[in-house]
Amino acid sequence: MNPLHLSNQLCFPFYSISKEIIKRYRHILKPLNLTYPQYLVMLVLWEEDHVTLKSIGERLQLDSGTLTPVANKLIEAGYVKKTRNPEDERQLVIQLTERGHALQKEAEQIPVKVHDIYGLSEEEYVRYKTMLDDLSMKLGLTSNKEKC
Amino acid sequence: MNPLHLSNQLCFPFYSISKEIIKRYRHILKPLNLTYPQYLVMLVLWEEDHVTLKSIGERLQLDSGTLTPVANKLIEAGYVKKTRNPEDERQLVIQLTERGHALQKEAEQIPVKVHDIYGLSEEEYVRYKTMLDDLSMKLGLTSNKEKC
DNA sequence: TATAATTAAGTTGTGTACAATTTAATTCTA
DNA sequence: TAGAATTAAATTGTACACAACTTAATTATA
Repeated sequence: MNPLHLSNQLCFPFYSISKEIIKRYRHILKPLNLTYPQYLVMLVLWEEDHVTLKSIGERLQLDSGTLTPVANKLIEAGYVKKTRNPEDERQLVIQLTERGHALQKEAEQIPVKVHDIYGLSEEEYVRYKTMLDDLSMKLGLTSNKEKC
Repeated sequence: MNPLHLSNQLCFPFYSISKEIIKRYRHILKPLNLTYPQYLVMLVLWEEDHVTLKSIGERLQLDSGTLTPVANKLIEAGYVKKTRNPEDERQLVIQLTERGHALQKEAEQIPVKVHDIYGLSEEEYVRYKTMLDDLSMKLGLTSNKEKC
């Protein structure tokens, strides 16, 4: 077993599977005029509207250097708007527009289409989900407010 | 179960775990003056030297738009050089330089350090590896020449 | 065998990622 | 309470990632 062989790396399947999943999402998300990171921000907002950019970043593990342009794209697209928190002018508060709310209806089709992406049975899907959530926890990626 | 909740997506842990792993590799690879994609190319070359850019791309699931600049960085760093295949001038042949070969010795430390990254037991590590290789196969990401 | 089709790299443009730094607002503390 | 420390966004610079396109070489075929 050569530890420097590509096929013996655990990092590589994570890297290539992640890219492949996002690539497949691209086609599904294109009609909604969303990229994958933009979609993640919308998921957060559909769960809880009117949140700070900072808290979105904590949820998605993205810093301002990534999130600022993503948020601006969503504003351009007309899905969200930003205001400052009057009680703390440093904080940017992101909230859905009418169009942003309306988009949720269309997005409800996505998880259905996505299921085909993996080619997994319900049982396998859950098994992957459980193992990955475990590892997320081990890597310190899971905030406390998860699970619904 | 709300299918649009972030915590119910299988894509998201793949995305965030993959980014986190690469982030941790960054620190390990920095002393070798390699980024993660550059390291992957080196892994391929240490397995089999003197291969075309195309075949590296197939192995790593990367197209020329990504690989061309990565290869150029490795040339700048002095780890590889490129020549054209005289029998087919379209093909770029990549091969290790002396420094590129020498780097392999240093890189042998990496998988040892990397193991700490995951916080997994040997058994868990193997279980993750097996499941991910399975999914890679399902997604059509695995070429035929794998396993060593 | 000339031309069409295919192929391998390279190029261009858009959109992340993220480290490092800057700016402005808020909080801490001597 | 004035200056120091901290914090949230934004900015800058580097490096992918990939779709779409271009260029040049090779192969297929009418």
